[in-house]
Amino acid sequence: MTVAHRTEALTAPSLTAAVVALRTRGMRVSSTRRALLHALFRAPQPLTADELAGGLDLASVYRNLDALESVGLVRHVHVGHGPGLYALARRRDTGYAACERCGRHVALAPEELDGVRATVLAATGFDTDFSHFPILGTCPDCAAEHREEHHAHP
Amino acid sequence: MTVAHRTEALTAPSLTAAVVALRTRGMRVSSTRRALLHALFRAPQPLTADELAGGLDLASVYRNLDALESVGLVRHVHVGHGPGLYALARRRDTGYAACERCGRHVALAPEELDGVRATVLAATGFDTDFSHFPILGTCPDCAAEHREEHHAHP
DNA sequence: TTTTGTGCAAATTGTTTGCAACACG
DNA sequence: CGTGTTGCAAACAATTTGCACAAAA
Repeated sequence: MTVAHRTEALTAPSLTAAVVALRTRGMRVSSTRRALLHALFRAPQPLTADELAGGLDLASVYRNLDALESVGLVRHVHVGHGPGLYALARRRDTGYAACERCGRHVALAPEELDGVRATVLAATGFDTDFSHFPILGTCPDCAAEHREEHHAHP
Repeated sequence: MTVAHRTEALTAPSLTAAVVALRTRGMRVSSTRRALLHALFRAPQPLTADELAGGLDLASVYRNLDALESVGLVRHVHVGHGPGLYALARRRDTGYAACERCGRHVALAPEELDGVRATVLAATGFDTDFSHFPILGTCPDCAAEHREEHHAHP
């Protein structure tokens, strides 16, 4: 019953493909951009600008993440108070759920989100948008741990 | 089909009641606290610390909003990038929906949120928590405006 | 009169901007 | 070469913290 595997659904297949996408749009392929994409492609979870920097200047990192996002290669998400988290934009994922206990992010496919959207629409009249801010809560694993804690210490 | 009226559902009936609540818990009723509660009681929508300050020191404002929140009289919510928004905690409201276009906040009753929670749980396995971060989206009024814009300029 | 709360100043964190040097195409 | 990109320094906004002084109880 783990959910982590959903994170694997890819779309932008490779660094090379991403580089091609940049060139196509007339954007330069600088060392910083390559480094960021490289880091993003190996990251199993969204990362902060700081984590992505790895020695690079933070200003440059932010500027480039912006640029990459404007082209649709990257997406960023805000979890609670903390810094923004950046990840590759993968076509099938239109949003995230994030666990407030372990910090794990789970990308959500449109079908999964559509049900939620419909429910919220019915309940509140709001047309929801989870693209920039993940649904926050407790993931199944942490919920299980939480229940165990209760058993151990009633 | 307006939703704004939902915001009116009160619980902490009056400033005086809130003051009593403070005294009960052994907390002092300082001028700052009284001012904040006063401002919060007349606010139709959640406000930023800055908006609530009105001349008071921001450090004090934050400290007191924290204090009031720890006692359950106040609740705060983060909308996107912007500053935190503070409002009175009203018993029946367990969360908010916020409109990304007009900024309007709509308090949600437990029944409304429970349906959403159930849907998210089914779709993602996550046990959601909307208490600190509102559901973001477009309110019905703004959605209507948006549709009109499309008519005017197809 | 003893806490608890206050204003002020300064530190922190996350992010943005201005600018001269630099490198991709 | 020429424009987009870099690093660095400084500016920013939101929030937090340290401290001597003021004011509830």
